[in-house]
Amino acid sequence: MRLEEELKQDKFHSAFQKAFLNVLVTSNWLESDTAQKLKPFGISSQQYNVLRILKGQGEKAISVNDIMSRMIDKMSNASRLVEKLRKKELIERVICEHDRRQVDVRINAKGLILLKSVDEEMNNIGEMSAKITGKEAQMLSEILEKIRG
Amino acid sequence: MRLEEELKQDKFHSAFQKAFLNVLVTSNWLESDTAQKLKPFGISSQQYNVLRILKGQGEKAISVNDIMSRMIDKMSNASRLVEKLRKKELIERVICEHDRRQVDVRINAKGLILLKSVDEEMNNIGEMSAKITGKEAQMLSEILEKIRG
DNA sequence: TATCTGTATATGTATGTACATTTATTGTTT
DNA sequence: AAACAATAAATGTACATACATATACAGATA
Repeated sequence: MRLEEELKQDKFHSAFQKAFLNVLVTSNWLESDTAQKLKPFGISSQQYNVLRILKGQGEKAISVNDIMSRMIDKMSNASRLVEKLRKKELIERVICEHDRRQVDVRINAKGLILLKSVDEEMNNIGEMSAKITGKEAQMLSEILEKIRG
Repeated sequence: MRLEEELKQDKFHSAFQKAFLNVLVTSNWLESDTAQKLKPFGISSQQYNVLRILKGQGEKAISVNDIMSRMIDKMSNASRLVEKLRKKELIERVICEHDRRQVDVRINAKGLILLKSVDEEMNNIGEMSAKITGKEAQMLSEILEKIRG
């Protein structure tokens, strides 16, 4: 959808301003689509992000700090997210032996099962590949990475 | 900055997934940069967005609903944002004569002055144009608009 | 060993957000 | 005109987030 319609504004100061706003609008758009799909499963998109990070580590438990550094939104409070996932019994926490400040976290069987059923519904990638080409996806990443410097 | 470093993940399932994550990460990045710059002025980025929309309308007062339809994040609560800006005396509210359900909102002199000094600091566009070309900005918008369908 | 500095995580608090519901008013139908 | 649905905005609520601070422990230094 064109940004002009999305924001009911018929012109922008420059291609740069339009691109800037387009990034924010698209991100919100993707985020709320994801949140919508996650709703029936009772987890937020940040919690989903944490579960996927943990799945990526397989059997290996990782610290709250490690989770944070891998999260999309660095500012969200990893320790509170972990606590919520623990209450839902999707992950396990182990006090680390060689450093008792540290808490190691690992996804459990219930978490993996949930993640599997979520991923069946999710399919963001499939939807995206129906709309843009692989080359465009690559170009998109390149430009965005330039912006972050 | 490359997404691989940003998320400490050495590969992604596809160019589509990488692009997807890049959109979210870049949006967060831009958002927190903006929030940082707004902090000294005591307004949030949503409040800034509302002020700019109102400035775009000039003398004309517009309804809370109109504001909402022009906002980047449609889900944020326009009526509460308006109330906060009113408390800071940056805008004025007028009960609409021909429809007494409706509340018309207009930016005032103090709001315009604040916006002017914010915009001097902000310069997102300038920073962006130092990093990507106009053609790239245009391409970025095009691809993002394709994604939103 | 006592103290100091740094690090990992947790918590308090204020604010923001999502979403459902409520209130006030309008326009429409009978 | 009475009853109804539709709309504009406000509000209640549960939850999320940003940021500062606290707690607990580790490692280094005197």
